[in-house]
Amino acid sequence: MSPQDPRKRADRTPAPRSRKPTMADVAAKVGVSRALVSLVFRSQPGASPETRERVFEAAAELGYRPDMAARLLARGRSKVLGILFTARNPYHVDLVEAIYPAAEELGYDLVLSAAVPTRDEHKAIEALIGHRSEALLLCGPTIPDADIAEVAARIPTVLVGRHVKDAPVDVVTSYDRPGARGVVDYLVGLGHSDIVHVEGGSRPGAPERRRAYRDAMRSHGLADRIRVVSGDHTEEGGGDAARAMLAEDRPLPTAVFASNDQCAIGLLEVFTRAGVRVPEQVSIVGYDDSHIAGLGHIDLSTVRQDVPGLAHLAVQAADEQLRSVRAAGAYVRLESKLLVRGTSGPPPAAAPRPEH
Amino acid sequence: MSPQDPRKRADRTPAPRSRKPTMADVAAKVGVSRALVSLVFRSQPGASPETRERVFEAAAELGYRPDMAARLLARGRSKVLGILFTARNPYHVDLVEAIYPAAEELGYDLVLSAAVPTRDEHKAIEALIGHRSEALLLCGPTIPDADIAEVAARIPTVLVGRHVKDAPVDVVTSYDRPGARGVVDYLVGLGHSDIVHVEGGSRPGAPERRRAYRDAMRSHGLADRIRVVSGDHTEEGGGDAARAMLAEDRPLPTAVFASNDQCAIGLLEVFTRAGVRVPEQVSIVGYDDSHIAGLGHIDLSTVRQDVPGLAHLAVQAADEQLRSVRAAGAYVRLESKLLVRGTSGPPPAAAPRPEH
DNA sequence: GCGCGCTACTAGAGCGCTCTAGGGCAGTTA
DNA sequence: TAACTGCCCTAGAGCGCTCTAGTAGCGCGC
Repeated sequence: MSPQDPRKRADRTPAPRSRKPTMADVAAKVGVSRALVSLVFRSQPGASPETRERVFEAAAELGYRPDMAARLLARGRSKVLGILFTARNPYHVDLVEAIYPAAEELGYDLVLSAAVPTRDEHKAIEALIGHRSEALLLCGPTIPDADIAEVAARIPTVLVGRHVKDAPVDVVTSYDRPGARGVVDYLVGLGHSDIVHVEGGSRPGAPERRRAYRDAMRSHGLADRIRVVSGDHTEEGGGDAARAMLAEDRPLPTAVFASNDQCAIGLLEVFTRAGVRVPEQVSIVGYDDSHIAGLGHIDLSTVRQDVPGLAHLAVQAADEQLRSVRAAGAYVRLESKLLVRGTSGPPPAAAPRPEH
Repeated sequence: MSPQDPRKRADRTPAPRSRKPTMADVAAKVGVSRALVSLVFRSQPGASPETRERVFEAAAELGYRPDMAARLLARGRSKVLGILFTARNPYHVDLVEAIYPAAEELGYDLVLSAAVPTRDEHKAIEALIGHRSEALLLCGPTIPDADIAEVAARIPTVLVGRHVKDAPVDVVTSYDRPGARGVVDYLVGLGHSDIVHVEGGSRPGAPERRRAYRDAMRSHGLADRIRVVSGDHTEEGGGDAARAMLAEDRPLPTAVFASNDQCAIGLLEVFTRAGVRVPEQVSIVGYDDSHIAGLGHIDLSTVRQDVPGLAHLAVQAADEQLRSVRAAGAYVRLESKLLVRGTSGPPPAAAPRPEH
């Protein structure tokens, strides 16, 4: 240990470790009441500029910081939003990143709780509620509808990127169908007709994307070319799908539309390592535009969801529920749009597009 | 909104929204004192089994959950550990996942704070302290040593995967040198002599790995083959390094040792997309064994850090500081070991290993 | 001189919990 | 019978803040 350890708490005895300064200490030092200090720290009107100055000075000197727990307790409103997300999902991470500034704007503080393998979403949600979140933002949760309804019965809840039936929640999501449709339109426009969709099972958004793919193929007269390969919203899911396609004896499709970016990256990885050139032989398009998609070496064509928009709306929805501006049940959808990057191009032997 | 919305709070008026049940409600319902209910909920001795039973029943009926803020405030100890991590770093995510169970074991609750582009580490740390963390676990923070010392002066701090000078913190980290050394030994054993290191600048662990690479090369008599390419602990850093190597007119090395997994993956991606076969032409080895390294389609040879071990020790270190078992300043290092997977093998034309 | 409104401030009651002192009330033991 | 155990339980004082109600002091017009 370094000799000049400035902590007083280091001295043997467990109990008398130097107390953190409180508002009362600051008040005493300045010679005013606690209430005044409180005002100053909440930047409420009612204190003279000089007093403000002196309060801040004293606080800095003492190393005082307001205690959230006490503040939460005293205040009716805690102004804390609880966020559930999956740590391993880069799209969720993007969302969380976007929620921070959105929350700050409306004066909310954030508490994160990660759903990880050893700690399921139920536990994570309990933790959030226990930490006095006023409302919950659930990023693409995978628990059943009924459980969501139960949570929502206890606490205002906003679902991001997931739908749910008959639960008093707000839903903020991207409008997946036009996005997915746009992908097919784009690929067909380039001359592709052999377009496979690697689906994401029942993951949030996956069914809509799958349906939109089917509809779009049909409306281009490519009903008989529809082909859905099972996958998942993970790199592994994409990799498995790619391996499955490589193992078949029929030729590879000229284009693959994956249900999300991670899946697309799995495909990309397996294809390129098997010697398949992207996009020369196979075009790959993902979905989400999570930050990894944009990285130089991946450069994935994908559908951009308006993440800051989603984040902003989600926080706003929570705020509105909390202020009882309206009852829960709002349903907001944001447009998403195709982002063409390096993994897509015309099919290898640009065959004439089949007429219909 | 669904018609059967069970929330009472939904009715117009902002204020009178159905109060969350408190401990007093439970006590009243059972006909005992609040203190007794408190005992029961903390599973302290002093209540008869029947009473316990009745308390739990009443609580379940009312939907009562203990309020953390109040509990924190009332209790001297908050039993909350604050964790700072970088949301985008998969290794950090692995660490966080491992810390959850480790913390639970010692009875600690966790509060996460993510460092994201719009919210630097200072802010994240303030948030953690504000939320009454008793101690901080900082995962590979990038703020300067002096700032860490300042934080540590205010609150017991454990650094994970990063070193620091002259600050009263505990440090829990992997012993990077033998791990990095092992990589070079392994590659040389396979017959490689043209081994490049893509470094991670001043990122946590990077200098040690770089130094170990140099030392190991030297001890194998390959001092003149030492070559360090600048990179970063990100996919982009690796990709850039790969592009730089491809652009040179000298031949590619037969093996690349990257400073972390993300960097290795960037290399892998750019190489394979440029038609370079891995591991036939170039072997790639990463560092960290973050979960992405193990994914089937990546299958990266790497150095495994004992993440659960690190997590456990970090929580334990925090606990010891808090209980004043000892002063801060402990320094724990865990062995890490090479994990051979699919991205490494013998060099293309297995040249006889140079003697020395 | 009075009331008026304004600003700058204070007193004191909570918020929902925990924790320290006890208070009864058995069942021993002296 | 008194004193001493335990065991189960309660009263009530905080924890550090916020918030409502109110006060003191000032300048203002009539």
